Amino acid sequence: MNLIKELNWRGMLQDIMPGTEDQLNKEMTTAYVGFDPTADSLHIGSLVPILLLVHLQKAGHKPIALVGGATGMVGDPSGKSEERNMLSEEELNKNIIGVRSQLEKFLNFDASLPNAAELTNNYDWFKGISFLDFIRDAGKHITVNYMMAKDSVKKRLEGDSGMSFTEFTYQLVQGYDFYWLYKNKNCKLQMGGSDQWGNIVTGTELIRRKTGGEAFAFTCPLIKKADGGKFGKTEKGNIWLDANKTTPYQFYQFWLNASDSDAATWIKIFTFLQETEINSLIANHDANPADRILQKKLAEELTRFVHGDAELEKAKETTEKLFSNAKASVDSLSVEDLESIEGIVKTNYSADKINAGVDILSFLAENSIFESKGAARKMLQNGGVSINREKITDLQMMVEKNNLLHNKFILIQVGKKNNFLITVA
RNA sequence: GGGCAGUUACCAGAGUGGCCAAAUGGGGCGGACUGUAAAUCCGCUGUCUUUCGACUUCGGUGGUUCGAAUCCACCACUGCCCA
Repeated sequence: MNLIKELNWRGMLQDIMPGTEDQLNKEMTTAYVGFDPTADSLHIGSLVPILLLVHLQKAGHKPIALVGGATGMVGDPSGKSEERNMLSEEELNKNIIGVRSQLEKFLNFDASLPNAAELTNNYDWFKGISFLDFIRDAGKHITVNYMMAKDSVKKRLEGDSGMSFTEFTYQLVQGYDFYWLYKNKNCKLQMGGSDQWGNIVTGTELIRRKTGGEAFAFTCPLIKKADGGKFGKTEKGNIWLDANKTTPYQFYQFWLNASDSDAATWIKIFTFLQETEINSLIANHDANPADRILQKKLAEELTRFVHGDAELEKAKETTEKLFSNAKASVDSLSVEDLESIEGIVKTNYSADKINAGVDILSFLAENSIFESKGAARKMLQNGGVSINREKITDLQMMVEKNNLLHNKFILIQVGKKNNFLITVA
């Protein structure tokens, strides 16, 4: 199956420029995706563009991952209703390093391959270009009328927050990237999220006008939740690919919590499973949705892809301990079980205080489970806190020695899904 | 440089002298129901606090007043229009 057909059945194609498929069938094609260094780690929103590159490489083409050191300084207005904050240079550099190291895990950079992946940073070429050079070499070829017709620009002009010249220029800067890669690396294809379509087309246009050459593009749909909510956000913020920011257990849980309809869409997009296997998984899932076959498979495949087998196993173990017997008494958890739980928030607490007895509110606040006693009280009153799997409603409760599991642990749940393990020593 | 409009909590957006910690909607969190789902219903959503209460908020600073998100002055920022 060729790349385009593959991406198409997976639901990963949104717009495609005519001739792209022919180009890919004709020869090994170099293609790129740009990543914004807005943080020092990528989050799962970047996973789809990464997967585009992986699929591309699997199909025998050459992927380039571009880290936007220069474009990050400008700020992409696409999808933003307001001017973005600018990042300082140190921040940007730190972020670029973080993002690079993550991309390296997903693509094959083995230089002996004809289609070895490459990493570039557009700051490398932009730093040598003066403003005057740029407006003569790039700006001359694109009319303002053309740039204003772009959706990302139009929306901002119609809105009431305006748009700075800097942001307006963004599409031209990104367009120049494509031109530069086309000229210097024979890169003929750009991919990205569908919000990038306008920027990408500016690039192909610039290439056509400056060189007379032809360049191609396609985009993938932006991932949304079926209920319209933002993808990849939880109460704790983004789901990051960095295990230090989002533990593999939390990562696994995120996918496990997908709704049925999302799971069916996402499993095609985020895993490399074949069509027949996916169809049978969906059929099995529909037969008995409560088993959440799709969610489990999705979570498993992705956690392995991002964090590896060992971390996946630990994430599954922790999930097993915390959820599979959620209604059983805590006694079913052995010392070993508790000691080996990974990925949830753990804190230590002084044994002396427990021996003396602590009131529940202070206890919860002192362990940073809540920011203050007031917050803890509200949650308690709402029935949202369990200690050792027993719902606590008594605000006066004292936490004492007999609350310890195996003489050293206290398991706290806030809501159904937030677990905290406190070790008392 | 000139004219006009605006700046309220996470977002949108009411409030034009006391009953305002500030309507309403969205979002978020928690609960019930479930399948760690969806939909629905209920509660919470400025901070701290032994539910009393205290403190800090309506762009900023100063003023009028017993009392200001609300009135006045100046400043800052944003948008639109004119030059």
